[in-house]
Amino acid sequence: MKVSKSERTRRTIVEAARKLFGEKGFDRTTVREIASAAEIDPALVIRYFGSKDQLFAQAAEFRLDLPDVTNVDRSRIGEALVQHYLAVWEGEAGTGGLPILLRSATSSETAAEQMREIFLRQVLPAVRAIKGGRGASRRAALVASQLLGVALCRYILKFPPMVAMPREMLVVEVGRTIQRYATGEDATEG
Amino acid sequence: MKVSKSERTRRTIVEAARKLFGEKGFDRTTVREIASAAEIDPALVIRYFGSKDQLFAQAAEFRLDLPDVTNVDRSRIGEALVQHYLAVWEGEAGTGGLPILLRSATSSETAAEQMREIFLRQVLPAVRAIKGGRGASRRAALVASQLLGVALCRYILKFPPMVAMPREMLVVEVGRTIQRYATGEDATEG
DNA sequence: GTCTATAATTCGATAGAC
DNA sequence: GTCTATCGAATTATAGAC
Repeated sequence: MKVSKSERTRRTIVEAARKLFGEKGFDRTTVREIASAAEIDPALVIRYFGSKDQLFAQAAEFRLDLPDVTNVDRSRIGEALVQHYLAVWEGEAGTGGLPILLRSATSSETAAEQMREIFLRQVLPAVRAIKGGRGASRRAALVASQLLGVALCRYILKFPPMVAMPREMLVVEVGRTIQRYATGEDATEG
Repeated sequence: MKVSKSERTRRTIVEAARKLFGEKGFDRTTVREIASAAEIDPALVIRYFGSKDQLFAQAAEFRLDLPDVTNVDRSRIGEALVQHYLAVWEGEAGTGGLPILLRSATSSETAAEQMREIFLRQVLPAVRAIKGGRGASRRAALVASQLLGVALCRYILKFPPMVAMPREMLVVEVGRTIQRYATGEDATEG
């Protein structure tokens, strides 16, 4: 077989860790729970990953995989971005990197640092590609604030109206905000 | 004297708890630390408040104290709201209720429930007062998502451009977003 | 009212048998 | 490569002296 047994065990551990870190955050997730969920011995978790922190770093690692916005209507870039993120977040069903990081970044400085990295390396360049200039970093920060705010209210805090809101409505409403932040201009419906 | 010694001790404990919960979240703050900061014995914390959870519930309690928007220009309601929140958040210097809740609500279900309560009892009625109708709860959720997103990026995650952004710029930029969400119409500069 | 001492758990991590 | 057994430290919470 192509993957060794130990490699399969590693993946099982990371999978269980993703699920639990994403549900309860770093602090409330124990190595013992992860091991139990993966149906292996707790000692193996440490043996494979060195420490709980290093396991978290691997479990929380993810790429934003920004959509290619060079081919979409310039007046619909905002909608395209929101559409993309919602699809990613809702597709990953709690196992994705963002919920994991978001749940832990409010109390873990290393997780917060990981989020700043993502902002700097992935969000900022994307916004800069849409429209460069001196205000790009500020516009990127505004974009991030709105997108993370939606993720927070919809997936973590679960505000009922935000959970119930259809995806298409979010795409339109939040899309206009993102459009204005990213391009620096208003999205006048056309 | 009007306040008993025990009452002063209680207040000292809550004050220290506010500071620490706001800085590190619920899980990473220990009763021992709180007691040490308050310069009293750890056992007293439990004696006065029963448990760490009950102490947190008291420390995180806060009112949004919404501004009276009945007297401001209808076209500047968004700006007024952002101005108000920024002033409150930045004035409280980490001792306010929102940073405390925000830091803990991502991993504590009871803290998340407390945030939903605040949304339901304070944000929703405020938005409804600006413009009622069937979509009020959705508009309130959008307002909350943007405001919480800003708080998250500026005070918790500390995205550099968001931290560096002058308050007045946030008031204008985010104000237009809030204006649109709250009133359902665009804020055309006049 | 305040403190000392400690109970009772639980945690991450390690050592070593198999 | 996997498990048993356990270490050492830290936690909340309690009991009881002063």
